[in-house]
Amino acid sequence: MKMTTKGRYAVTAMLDLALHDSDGPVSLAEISQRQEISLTYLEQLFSKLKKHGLIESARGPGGGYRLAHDTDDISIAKIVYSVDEPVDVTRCGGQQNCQGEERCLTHDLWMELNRHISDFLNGLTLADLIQRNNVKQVSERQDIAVMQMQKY
Amino acid sequence: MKMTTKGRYAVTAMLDLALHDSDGPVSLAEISQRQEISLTYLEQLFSKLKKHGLIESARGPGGGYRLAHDTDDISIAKIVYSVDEPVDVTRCGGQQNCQGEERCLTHDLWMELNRHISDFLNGLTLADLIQRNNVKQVSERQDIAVMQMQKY
DNA sequence: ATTTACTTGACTAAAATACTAGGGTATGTG
DNA sequence: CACATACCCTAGTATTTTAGTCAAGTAAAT
Repeated sequence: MKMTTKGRYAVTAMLDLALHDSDGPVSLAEISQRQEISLTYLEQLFSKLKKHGLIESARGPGGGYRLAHDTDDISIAKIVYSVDEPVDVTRCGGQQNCQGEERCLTHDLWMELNRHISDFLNGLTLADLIQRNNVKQVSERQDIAVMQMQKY
Repeated sequence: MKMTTKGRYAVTAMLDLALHDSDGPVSLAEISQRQEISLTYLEQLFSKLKKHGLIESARGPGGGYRLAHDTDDISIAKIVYSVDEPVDVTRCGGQQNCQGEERCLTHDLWMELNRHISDFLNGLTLADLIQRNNVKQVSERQDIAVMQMQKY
């Protein structure tokens, strides 16, 4: 399957957005600072996330991004799919032509693993993550770190 | 995590070995033919599988490989781990230093996914796969195909 | 006007992957 | 013993993917 830093960054950024959504549009510059992800890279990711309808954007000063849906309507799977396209562990992408024109010996095994991972990521939303203690803790640490920086 | 064609090939080859183990040592040439995997690539994979104690080898004419354990003692996880080393979906490899020296926002999420995949692959053995109808079918198809080839 | 911030597309360095090449070495058979 | 079979091992390499940069915009707010 495809579980790259790209997908991980996307989830991290979306979670950051969710955590700060209540204060109005969140700019990529903020997210970049808090999550230590390069601004231009974030632009790439958010372009895809927007194309998939997960977020809305507002231009100009005071602009930024907002979640397009409630946090409990955005699954982690959707986020990963948006930036990494087909999350797939089979060779053929489910085409069943892994050996010549036929299925290979282990075709069904990889399909099953695929489904397993999908189920897990589909069953987990941003709302779920926000509830977690470790997320709250890390988020607070990050907010404080940014405030420290801005003092100087 | 790491779910590459290397790992898939390894599982396929091991399953082939398991299916033909009763006929005495199985040569890589046979497996190469049946599974359409290059011989030299198989050599690489089997070297690692042997190093991890999953198989035994016999040199010389009539030689080949045999399973070192019963099919219900060889999990798919062991096979994948043997050739792909650390199956890991976090950025830091569990080191908790994904952001500076601290955990990143989604550290625990990826750890959890890791564990999920591992549990699935650990709970599945070669013996389980052999029982499956689709595996039996594909295996028969392959055996027939090879016999056809040898006629000419 | 000018600044902020999103938008888009092309481009690239580096790493990982999936192999290939080519030389071994051990072992059974005639 | 010769010799064929089949494992063994180290490099090397082409391709692909990833992660990320650069540059040139456009829209909106003050």
